[in-house]
Amino acid sequence: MTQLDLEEHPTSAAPANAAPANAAPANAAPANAVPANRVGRPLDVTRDADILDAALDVLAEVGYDGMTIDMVAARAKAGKATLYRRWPSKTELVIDAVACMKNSDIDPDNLPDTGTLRGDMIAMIKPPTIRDGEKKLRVMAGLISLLARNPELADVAHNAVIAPRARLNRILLQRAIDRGEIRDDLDLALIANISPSMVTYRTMMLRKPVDRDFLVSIIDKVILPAVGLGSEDAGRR
Amino acid sequence: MTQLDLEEHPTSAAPANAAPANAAPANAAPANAVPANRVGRPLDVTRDADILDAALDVLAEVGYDGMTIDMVAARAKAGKATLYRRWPSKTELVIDAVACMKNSDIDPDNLPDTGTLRGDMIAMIKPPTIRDGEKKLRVMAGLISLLARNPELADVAHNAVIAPRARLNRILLQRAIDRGEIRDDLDLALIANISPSMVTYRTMMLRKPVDRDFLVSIIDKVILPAVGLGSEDAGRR
DNA sequence: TATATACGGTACCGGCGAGTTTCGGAACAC
DNA sequence: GTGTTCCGAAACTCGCCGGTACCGTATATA
Repeated sequence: MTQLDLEEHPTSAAPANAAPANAAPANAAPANAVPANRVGRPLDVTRDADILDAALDVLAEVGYDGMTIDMVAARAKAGKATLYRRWPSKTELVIDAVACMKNSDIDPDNLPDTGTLRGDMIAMIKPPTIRDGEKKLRVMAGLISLLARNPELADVAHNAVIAPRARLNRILLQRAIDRGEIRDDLDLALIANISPSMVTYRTMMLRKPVDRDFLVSIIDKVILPAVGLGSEDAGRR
Repeated sequence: MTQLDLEEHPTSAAPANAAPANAAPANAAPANAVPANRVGRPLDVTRDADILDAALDVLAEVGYDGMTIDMVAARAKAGKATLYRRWPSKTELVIDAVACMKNSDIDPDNLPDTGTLRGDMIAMIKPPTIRDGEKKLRVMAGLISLLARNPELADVAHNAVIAPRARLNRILLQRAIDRGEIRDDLDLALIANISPSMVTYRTMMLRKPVDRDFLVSIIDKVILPAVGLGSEDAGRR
């Protein structure tokens, strides 16, 4: 119970900027102050997303230390100056790139509602979702050794990758509680992290692929028993 | 040069040697094969363990990319030449250091045997074991981004850190099956990875401490239900 | 048109770190 | 002893990469 709160309101942190435009630091005059009285060619805002996407690709492939600014620029078909006009350093670029990662296909307000916890969880297993998750995990893998020494990056990564997964599971679990399907005294913080934990471990440590069978096994053989739905033969797959 | 060194230093092939803090290498036969026809001062074998330990410390603190040879040499109070006389490159040194990681206090042949699965698992929760596990996880965290591109390192890390954890759990589970405490058609590969997965995730991703309460929660609220021992009130903690 | 800035591309600078060499001294084989 | 190799320490080479400056061109304001 006491540890719940850390994962309960993680949205309170900074990144409210949905637009890929630059963040607060260094740049004296971000989006609103400058362009009013600025002359000359304006920044091409369409380049931002290309650069951030390129940064995430490189990050996922070679990690933070293996990533060079030239790689990102080349992948985005941009000049290095174009990057440094937007972000003051490699670190800031990476922080922005991670912060702007999108859920890509999962909408927290429009989750499957099948009437049963198992149905909801199975319904969330979709190839695009799996692929999106693997990409994010590869990005996280490239950042892990930095998190300990860069609290800002750790915060951003948590809000963009870690927290959303547990949050979705919590919503499904809470619904099941509300409809009386499962008990109401469960350790939701623990149970909501079962699947993220085992998927992450399988990807990063065991280096084995995450497929549908594995995800179904987690649901039927671990999560459902943990919430008291396992003994009935429903989930014998 | 490389061939000679490979035969010379006691690496992964070395048997029970390479204890931390330079245990007596009395049985160290590694210097047997080569020095037959060698003249001059022999390699001081007691330096090897110091260097490997220093490498693991630095690795755990700053990760592979943050680690420099000078850091390791300084921590081991050795000269860089002393390192390069033993390992041809930074990568080889790290591979050897990881391969020589020891379980330090867990002996697979002498596990607790309390008569119940829960008792065995609870008995394995000991502060030294937790600390040892956290150190290994920090080392792993510093290597993750490399594993994808260095299969040899991935292999060594798997054998030294990943596999032993699951193996212990499997032994305990198999015992419980043999004595008829739990069913014999369980997915042991999945269940044996529950605890390693959740501990790893909590350490690396959530960046929260692993304490006794957390480990007990995993056992009582996740693992025991998964093996069919949850509904009885034994583990309600 | 005149001015100012962004664009992709490239050359350049400075620091850092892997790996090598050298040094005075010490430990072993012969 | 004598020669060879090891030791810790420090100086050195060399390539890589973050970051800057500059080019010719493109696109905006006035």
